[in-house]
Amino acid sequence: MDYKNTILLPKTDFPMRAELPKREPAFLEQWQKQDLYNQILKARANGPKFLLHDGPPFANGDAHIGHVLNMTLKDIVLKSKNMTGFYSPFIPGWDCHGLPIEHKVTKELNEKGEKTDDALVIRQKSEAMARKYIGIQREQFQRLGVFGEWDKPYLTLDPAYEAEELRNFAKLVDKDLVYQGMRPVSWSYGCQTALAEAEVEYQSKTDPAIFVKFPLAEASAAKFPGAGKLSLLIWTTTPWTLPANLAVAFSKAIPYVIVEHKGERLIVAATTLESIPGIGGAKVITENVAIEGLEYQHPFLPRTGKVYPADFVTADTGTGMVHIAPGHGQDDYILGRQVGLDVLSPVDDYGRLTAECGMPEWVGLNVFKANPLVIEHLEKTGYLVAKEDYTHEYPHCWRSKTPIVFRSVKQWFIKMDRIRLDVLTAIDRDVNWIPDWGRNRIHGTVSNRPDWCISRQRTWGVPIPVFYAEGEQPLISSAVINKFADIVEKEGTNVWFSSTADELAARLGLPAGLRKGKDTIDVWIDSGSSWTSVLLKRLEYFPADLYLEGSDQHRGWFNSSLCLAVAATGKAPYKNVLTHGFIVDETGKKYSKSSGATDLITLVNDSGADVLRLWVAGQDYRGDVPFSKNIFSRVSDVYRGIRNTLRILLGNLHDFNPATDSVAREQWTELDRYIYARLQEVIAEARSGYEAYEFHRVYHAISRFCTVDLSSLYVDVLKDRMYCNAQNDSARRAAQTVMRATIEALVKLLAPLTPYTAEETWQFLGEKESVHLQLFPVVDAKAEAPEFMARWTNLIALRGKVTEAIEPVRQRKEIGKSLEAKVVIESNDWKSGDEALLAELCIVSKVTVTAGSELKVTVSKADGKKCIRCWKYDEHTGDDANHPELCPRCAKVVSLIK
RNA sequence: GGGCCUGUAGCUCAGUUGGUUAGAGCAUGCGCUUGAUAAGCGCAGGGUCACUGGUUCGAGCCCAGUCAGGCCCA
Repeated sequence: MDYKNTILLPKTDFPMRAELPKREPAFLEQWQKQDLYNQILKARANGPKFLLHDGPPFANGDAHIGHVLNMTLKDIVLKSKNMTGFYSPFIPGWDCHGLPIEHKVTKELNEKGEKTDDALVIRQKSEAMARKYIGIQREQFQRLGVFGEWDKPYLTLDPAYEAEELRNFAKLVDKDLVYQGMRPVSWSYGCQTALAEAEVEYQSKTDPAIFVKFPLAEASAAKFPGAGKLSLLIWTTTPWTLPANLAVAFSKAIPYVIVEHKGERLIVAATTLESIPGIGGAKVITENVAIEGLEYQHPFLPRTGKVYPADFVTADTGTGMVHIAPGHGQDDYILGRQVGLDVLSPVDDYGRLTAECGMPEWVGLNVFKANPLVIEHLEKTGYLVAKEDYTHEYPHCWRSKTPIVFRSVKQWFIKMDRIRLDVLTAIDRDVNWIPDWGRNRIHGTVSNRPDWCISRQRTWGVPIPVFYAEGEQPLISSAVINKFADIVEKEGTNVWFSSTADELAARLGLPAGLRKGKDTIDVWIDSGSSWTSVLLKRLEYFPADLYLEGSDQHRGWFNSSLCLAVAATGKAPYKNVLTHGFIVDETGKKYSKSSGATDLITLVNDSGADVLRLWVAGQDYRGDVPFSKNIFSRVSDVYRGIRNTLRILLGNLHDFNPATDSVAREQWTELDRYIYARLQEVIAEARSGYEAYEFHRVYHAISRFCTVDLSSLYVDVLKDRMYCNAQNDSARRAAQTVMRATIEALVKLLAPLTPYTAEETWQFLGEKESVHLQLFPVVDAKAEAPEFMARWTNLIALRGKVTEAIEPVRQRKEIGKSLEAKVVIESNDWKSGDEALLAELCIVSKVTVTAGSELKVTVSKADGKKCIRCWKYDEHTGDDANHPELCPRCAKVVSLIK
């Protein structure tokens, strides 16, 4: 007789192979069709609000692995908040203005040989390019499974956005926080613009380091009687700044000496003497020379300068004396201002020396081309003492890749000193930093931040609405800016470029004959103003509950948003700031293309969004986030494990109708109760992990539960009950009751991590409504008592002892599967009443407990005959004459079927 | 060079106020199963907790330094 058909094997169409890249797009389409995002908002309309404000990515390329990390984290936050009952709208945004796009556009125009001096053309093409990449990135982010108002994102190029930004700027002007000043800035001569700190990147560069004599003026030299001309020896790696030299700085912490050199005398730092080429062994004539206030003659220009003390001079490089050009360096500028020096900056927009440099033969030369000529001149005139190559990390323009020159130009600034205290106060008072060291970090950057240079000599941006009267006298007022903002709201900022100065002036109530400014606003003000139009105006919710970006944004968006909001409103724009680290390779090195991954869409097409998201979820993102093929492959394994567990649960539930087949808890077996209790622990851990934004805790709790508790314990042990018991047997129905509760909870808890797979599983459970409309499961307070859980901890440990003891018997080929074994447990901790449970748990045919002070487990071949239906060994197999090959249980079940 | 941070098995993570032979999952190896089968189960191996020194009866946990790495800055 064939009993195979009497066995209730798992049955499901839920595919074992995920084929996510193929399957996910269908769910995406379904979600979009049913407008799931808005359905969710409607369902949560009465819930408490939780607002995550999106930091706008730059719209200039494909989304990459870094975006995957950031966007997935944001979406996990949003989805988990939603499922906790919060009303959490998400308005994605894009940063649209700025150099990278403009640079690309001008390059393209140049390559086509078209004109590049027409501001309107550049702006039109820049907007087109920004919109193109917004379209691309939007599709990619959506494909990741991120829910949000993708059809109405905020764009920094929207007229309404620009208008709000300008209105906020007007507030700063009104508070007298904005001024025009001449200061050294990082200047890109490749792009002819000042650069923000964030637009500067460091590359290795070799410069000539030269040691130059600055002869002391007569009166000063007279203080040190002796034979031979007396000079200060300075060191610089930027010879081209020597024409702008106005002073020399030294350190009070360093001893200076006079040494003899080729019949002359030089003043140098005692500490660096040895490292100066050709001077190292020079004879020291005088120790501890006081040099403050000495006067020297410029080596090739008809002027003198003085020696001043300064903190920034160090004892470990150069000569302990720094040549000071206030127009060409931050430290130099500050010192110059302290002691009343001019700002001399004889370099033009293209990085060429101007007539002001005082050396006619160098005028018009790029400063780096001028370097050798300066050196040659010094050599010829005998002022050059030594020269060597010096390789250092030097700032470069991130777009044109040309080295930065520090150059003084007229720029617009925000007075940081006026708002610094308020900002620092807000950091502590208004914001919770996660991790908490974020506070230290932003505190440091705000404390050290010099006045914020906000003007850019570019066309793709929001214009600074300022006019200049005769003599370049600037006219700036909040009233004019606000009027202009009203115009911008309707016409966009193009109006600034398409109108003549007189036309604009007339509309703004200003007299004719003015020059309109050509500068645009630093893009950090664009994005840093997002709270105005997005939070205040559109959502009417301020401050945001959360900003979530990479840790570099402590100096970027967190910083600019904070400063602008505090300056205008006195408050921080966010209550919580969560930061994540950066993608690195498996060895912890900076991530690069060669590390294995490419762009977002390639990754999604290869593995599916859910595996990518699961990878993100598994990482403790507070530090660096490693990515490699190996790591990714481990995540795929975990995904498979979870998926297969969901699948077997579905398979075991094929004949279960929760409404009619559920069994009350009183009728559950101990094992069912244990698994249900474990499920409560997992729910608690997952919810707490979501709450704390520690998603890797959720990931580990779920994956561990799936493999350890469900797959290898519950489902495995339950096979006999599920397959061989009668269909309506109450123990079987009890197991299904718990399985159903388990899979429902699991799918909900997984939904924020793997939204596609969760939805797929949810539909297989016969649910009509999306899983993303559900709430997280709540921990069942009627959990098992601690004594019960302790008993089960021991039971599972004992199970381990048994499986361990089975192994050698199996190795000896005495048995194959565990059902062929019988086990004798010698222990005083267990009773004969536990025997049936232990046999079931260990999946063996029989367990006998005998007394014994020390635990001993003996395994041997089971007695009796194998039941061909359930494969268990039983001495009563064949007792039923109608079913000679069946054990009593199976005989009974089978006879019921007939 | 400075600021902030990170460093526990091949990988991802746990390691409670410092306290017995440092845990888990995945991966690996070896078996079992063939009624979750491009699956499932079992067992096993694998860590001088980056390094050095210190405090302590006792340190993965505390302190100092070194090294490696990341972000930001000079």
